Amino acid sequence: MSRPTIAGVARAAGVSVASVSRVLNGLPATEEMAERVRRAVDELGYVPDSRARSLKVGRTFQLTLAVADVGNPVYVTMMRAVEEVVSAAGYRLVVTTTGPEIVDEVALVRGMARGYADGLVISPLRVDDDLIKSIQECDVPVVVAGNVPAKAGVDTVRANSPKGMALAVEHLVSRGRRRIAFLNGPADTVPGEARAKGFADALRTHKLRAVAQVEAVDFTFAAGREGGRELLGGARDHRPAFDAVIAANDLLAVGLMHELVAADLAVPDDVALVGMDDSELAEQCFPTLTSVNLGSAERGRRAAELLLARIEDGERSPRRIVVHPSLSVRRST
Amino acid sequence: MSRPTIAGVARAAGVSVASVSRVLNGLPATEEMAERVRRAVDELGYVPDSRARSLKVGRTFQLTLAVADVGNPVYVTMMRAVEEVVSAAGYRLVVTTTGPEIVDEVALVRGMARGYADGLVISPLRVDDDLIKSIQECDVPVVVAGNVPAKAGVDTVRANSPKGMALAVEHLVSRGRRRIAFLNGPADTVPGEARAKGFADALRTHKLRAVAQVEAVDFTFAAGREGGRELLGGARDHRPAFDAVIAANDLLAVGLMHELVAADLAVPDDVALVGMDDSELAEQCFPTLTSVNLGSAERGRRAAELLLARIEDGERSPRRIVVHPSLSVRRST
DNA sequence: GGTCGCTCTGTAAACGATTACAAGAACGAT
DNA sequence: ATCGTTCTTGTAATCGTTTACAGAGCGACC
Repeated sequence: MSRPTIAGVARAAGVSVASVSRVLNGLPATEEMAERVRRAVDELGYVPDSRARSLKVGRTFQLTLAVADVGNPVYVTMMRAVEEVVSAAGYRLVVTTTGPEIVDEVALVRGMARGYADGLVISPLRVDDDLIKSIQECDVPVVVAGNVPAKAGVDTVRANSPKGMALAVEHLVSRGRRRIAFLNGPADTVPGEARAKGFADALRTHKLRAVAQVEAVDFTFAAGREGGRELLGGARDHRPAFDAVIAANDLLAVGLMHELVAADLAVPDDVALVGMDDSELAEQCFPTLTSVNLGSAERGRRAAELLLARIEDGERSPRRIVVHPSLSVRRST
Repeated sequence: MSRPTIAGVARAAGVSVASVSRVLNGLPATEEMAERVRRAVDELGYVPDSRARSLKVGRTFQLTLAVADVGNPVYVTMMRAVEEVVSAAGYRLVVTTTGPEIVDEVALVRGMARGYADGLVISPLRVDDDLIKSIQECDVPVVVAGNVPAKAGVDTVRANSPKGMALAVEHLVSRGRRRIAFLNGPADTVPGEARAKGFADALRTHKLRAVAQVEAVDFTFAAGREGGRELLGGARDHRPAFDAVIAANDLLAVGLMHELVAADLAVPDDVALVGMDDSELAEQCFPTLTSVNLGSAERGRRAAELLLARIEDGERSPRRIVVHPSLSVRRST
């Protein structure tokens, strides 16, 4: 009643286990042998046990993508891109979600060690020495979609947020906006920090001063609403001090948009709004959201390629890829 | 250089492999023994090989959730619920995406066979005999989040879409709408079929006639826009024949909403709009979307519980759970 | 005809863990 | 002191594959 093993197939076909294995793996065999094995396999409904197989050959043919929040549409984009590359290479992709705490990521990388998958793409919100150490010690290749110090010597693919910020500011300035506010995510995260710096730099090149800056507790929609309320807080009854806002990602932007509408401010007439990530949400919301495309799809693709290349050759020197941003202009500006 | 095995730890600690295994699995041992093993483990950074372990014990402690489209926010809700239950039970959840073709699902279930995971929750868009057969033959428990004939004898958790449709229609009627259109997804899918039937029934109980009905090619945002254009097609220059639309899911609803706005129709004043799934998107879009809550979170939770129960006891008779819908009223009606 | 070489198949040893079983140590009771 | 009981530890079998190695069969060539 229980699952047939290769031994059962061998018995049914009247051949040895080695022959069964060979036929199944496409190694040379006589046509008659192949036929007998195939028949027995069909008859018993035999499916090889992938655990035993990968224990022996040392590979699982699975790759893992670890993201912090499946609810964030930017990860959907990335996931699709990664999926495409890895499945073309004959791997199966499994996605796991780490949650917002960095300890989860460290635990994931540690536990990842040989057995669950042949490689890992991880997109951590926060990076600390523990995480880097666990990546370096991990005996299956890891590529980080995010920013990690060069001296860590790990493969990375990251976005150029400062450049992205520059695009956003430039665009708003060209639309005649000068009083630009910023709704960031948590500043103790890698993207949060990068975007804060990028924003400051971009303002400087345009000789502008920040009129308002708020740090949301999270990169989520709810945090965007809350941050929006805070941003508008001082301006309950009069026009706000800003005529444009840049949000650190699309979810925050959309949350903010709701608060703007609730405060009777028209987008883009009263306040222009730029998001970041250019996720599916940017075209789903209303008005459609101008958003900085940080290349999530390309980052996913490149990360997957990097991972495959390193699985192929573990000795190659670590690559650090930066993908360049572009701006998707929509109705919110 | 390579990963230490249990034998290495045993050697380093000067004990036998059996003792190492026992300490690691919390079986009784003297304090001194435990201490030596722990030290050696720390020193070598030993992590057990999960393949070998699960080959021996016959369990992987992984469960799989298979969904058709990661971009659909309803799956995000479901995924979160499943994750919560299975991780509380000590399993790790992996998510794989099947794509819109049913062959992918059959292949997934077939290949799932013992080795990748201890169980599977699958939410198939289409169900045919092949799929049912593969589920029955699968030697790891499978629970279907969706509708499957009772005689198939598989555990299922499904939504009550007819009831959900009734709620939607009732609500619209109570808002004074009588000319209700329907934007369905593909009618050859399980949810598409159920919703079409539910819609027809609900209209009948209210003695209404369908004024327009369109079938989108997909359950996606893009298909929603396209379907929306089709729905409005006949009404290019004059008021449309309907004063309300029910969409078969939130993505379709939001796509449609964009077309309504593009056609200068106000939501809800000119056209009221009801979505289904009550996903995160329903509160993210603008105006916020009234949506039928088909209990995705609860379905996910129940499905996960069913799966765990069946893993526990493979002989229990198959359960068929139906979760009841409710309506989340928002600004679009 | 004998030997070489080639191809095909089977036997058995891994892979790295768990665990049944046996052996040894410690200890108390008689 | 001996025996039995209990507790701890080690040896070795096992899970289901792959694959190195060796043996068998057979044709070809000298």
